[in-house]
Amino acid sequence: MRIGELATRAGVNPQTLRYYERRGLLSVARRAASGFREYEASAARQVRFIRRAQDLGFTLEEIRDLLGLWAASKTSCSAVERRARTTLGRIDGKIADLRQMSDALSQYVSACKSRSAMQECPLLEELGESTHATDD
Amino acid sequence: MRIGELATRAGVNPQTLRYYERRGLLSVARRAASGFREYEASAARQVRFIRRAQDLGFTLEEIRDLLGLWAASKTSCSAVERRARTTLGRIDGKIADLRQMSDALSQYVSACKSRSAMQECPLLEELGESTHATDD
DNA sequence: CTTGACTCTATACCATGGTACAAGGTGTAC
DNA sequence: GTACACCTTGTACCATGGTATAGAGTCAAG
Repeated sequence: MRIGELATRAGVNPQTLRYYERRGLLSVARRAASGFREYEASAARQVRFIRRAQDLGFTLEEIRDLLGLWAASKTSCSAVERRARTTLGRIDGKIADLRQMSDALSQYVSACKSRSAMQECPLLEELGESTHATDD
Repeated sequence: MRIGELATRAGVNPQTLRYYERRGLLSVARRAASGFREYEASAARQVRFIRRAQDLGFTLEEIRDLLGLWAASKTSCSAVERRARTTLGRIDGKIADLRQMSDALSQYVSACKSRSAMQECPLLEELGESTHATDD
């Protein structure tokens, strides 16, 4: 599979794939005699993983590290585990924050619906005072 | 409170506050006779809300809308409710995605720990095939 | 053996979310 | 009344995550 087909399958621009390669998110592709990059079918899965992780608010650098976790599994397992745990902590913190936000917004929606003594939005009240100050 | 103090309290750069004002995330501040911006104590809460929402992967534009939901509560309630529900849907989708990611990573960690017949990382397997293809 | 679709590299450009700097005005403490 | 910290606007600059364009080569069909 050449870059255009991978791009189509993964739903991205070919330029983006070259960019990911440069940034270390995709391993340097095997080349045909012509110089064209050649990809396996599994590459599409990896690219979709990248897009999804981005969507969840991970930077390309973080995603590179996530992918690195997996690539490194052959080598030092305990170091990888530590990194995975850190990542896991950050993900769970994000979930907690989003959940708080979702709850507050739900409350807001029902408050809006019942619409009795409502004057102030609970959203800002609840979320303004951070619990998960994620400024690592 | 002037801009410097607000910046200190909210943990951001004064420039950033002016930037937020320009972008519509902070309402245009009242000015002293000198021309200096004057803020209430509540502004710090709002700024912290913005930072947190950013941290959760919302763009400034989305955050402006979130804040707008609340500001608009005085006016058309049902329109606001619709917007809130949409936002809620997106937040819940993100939570689901993060949860899936968290689960996969947990599994990976334990697989790494027990380390028996493990060869392939479950992370990519599980997350590569998107369920919440959030490509709106 | 040319045409058109594709690929290559390199470089430029774009949007987002800031940050920094310049040139000037303000406020207060001495 | 003059330092000095702070404020003002405006403009320039930065990083991230791409996208576009130029100029050249490749491949497959007719």
